[in-house]
Amino acid sequence: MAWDTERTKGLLLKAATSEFCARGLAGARIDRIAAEAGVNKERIYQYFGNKNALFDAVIVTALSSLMDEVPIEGSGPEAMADYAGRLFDHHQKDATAPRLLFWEGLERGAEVVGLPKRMANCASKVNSTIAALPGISKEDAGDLLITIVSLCDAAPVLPALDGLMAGDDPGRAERRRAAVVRTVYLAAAALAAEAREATPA
Amino acid sequence: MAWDTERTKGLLLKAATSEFCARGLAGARIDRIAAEAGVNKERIYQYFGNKNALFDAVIVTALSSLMDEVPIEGSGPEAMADYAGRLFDHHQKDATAPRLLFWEGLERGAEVVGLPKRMANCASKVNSTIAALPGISKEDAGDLLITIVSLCDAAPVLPALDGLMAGDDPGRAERRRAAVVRTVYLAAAALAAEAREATPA
DNA sequence: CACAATTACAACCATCTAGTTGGAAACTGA
DNA sequence: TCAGTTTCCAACTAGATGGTTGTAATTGTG
Repeated sequence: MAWDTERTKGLLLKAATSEFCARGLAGARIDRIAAEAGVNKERIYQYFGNKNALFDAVIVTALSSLMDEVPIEGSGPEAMADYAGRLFDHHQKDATAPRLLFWEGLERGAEVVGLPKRMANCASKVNSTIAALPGISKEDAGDLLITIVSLCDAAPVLPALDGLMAGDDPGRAERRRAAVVRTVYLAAAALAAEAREATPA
Repeated sequence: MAWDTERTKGLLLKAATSEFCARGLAGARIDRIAAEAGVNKERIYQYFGNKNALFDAVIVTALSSLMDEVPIEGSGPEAMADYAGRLFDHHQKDATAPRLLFWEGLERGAEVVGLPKRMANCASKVNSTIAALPGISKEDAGDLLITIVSLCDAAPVLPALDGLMAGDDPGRAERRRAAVVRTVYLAAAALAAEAREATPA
């Protein structure tokens, strides 16, 4: 049987994603990742370099695939609200991306890993936003996206705050989702209106 | 000279706050905290118990004092927007609270430390919100507060996202602040309008 | 088949880490 | 002054932890 190095790499990346997602960079254990993947840990150093580089690989892979999984579709403020709703749902089902995002922010600070790829991803989202809300500036588009990410990604990472503020009755997620969607709609509509005023027909 | 145990405890708590803020629970080092405080690390175990308990003490102290430092004042949607603005400014100047909040969320999950005190703090904020926007429900007040916290606390923890989305030109913080304040205003105004409709004069 | 290159892995290591301990020094009250 | 208590600290420990290495198995290639 041939060496299936791609499979081994994939196994390692998957196990690392789950470990880093749960415990972050400092809390993750190389031994645990290797054991979970059923692979000798020495492979990690051959394939990825070291713990930090493996973390980087996990971040880039997870965040890039998220960009493809949840696209911005349609146009108008309701398109941005719809995007926020789908992002919210995605994170509700699987909190991997938000957790990794915040781990990265906390443990890595301003240093961005996988810069070129992620810059391209962000630029693409900004362009989609401008397409959905014609006439708004790049800055406003970026701002709106940050607002959306803040609203959708913070909640799954802060279960305690949510429980403290809003209790844990059933239907909670539904209501929170509606609040996020509405807030994004209002913000997007305000930006769109502003853009229309600035460039009247 | 008498033993000044309170001072020692305070020194330890201050050093621990800075260490946990920078590196989180898993990344923090007991030795570093003791050295920074200029105190023998054995004191930590006498005064606080262990690393986890020290982390809890830091969280409760920092988040509680934040509640007092940034109160909700006035009434109407603009009062909530103003609150968001002051919270944003506070976190801009000192990111300790947001960082600790997210560390706690990531490393501790749903388990809330210092539950009674924090429940009281949250309830107090919810009541202030209801006072500012008469007629809105507890759930909506909590939701609005979560929205505000998400918008104000996420940014200082995600410098990379901010740089990626919006560049790093001067005046960036100003613009982001304005966007947050406006978004909160719109959300609060919508809730207030809804409340007025539900209970017409 | 022989050869070099690659992949796999068990055992290993230097270092670090949270937590402990035993005893010295400083304080208290009588 | 003196016994009892509390605070302090240097040195220690047991167990992890990230990373390495020597070697054997597997592969493609001439």
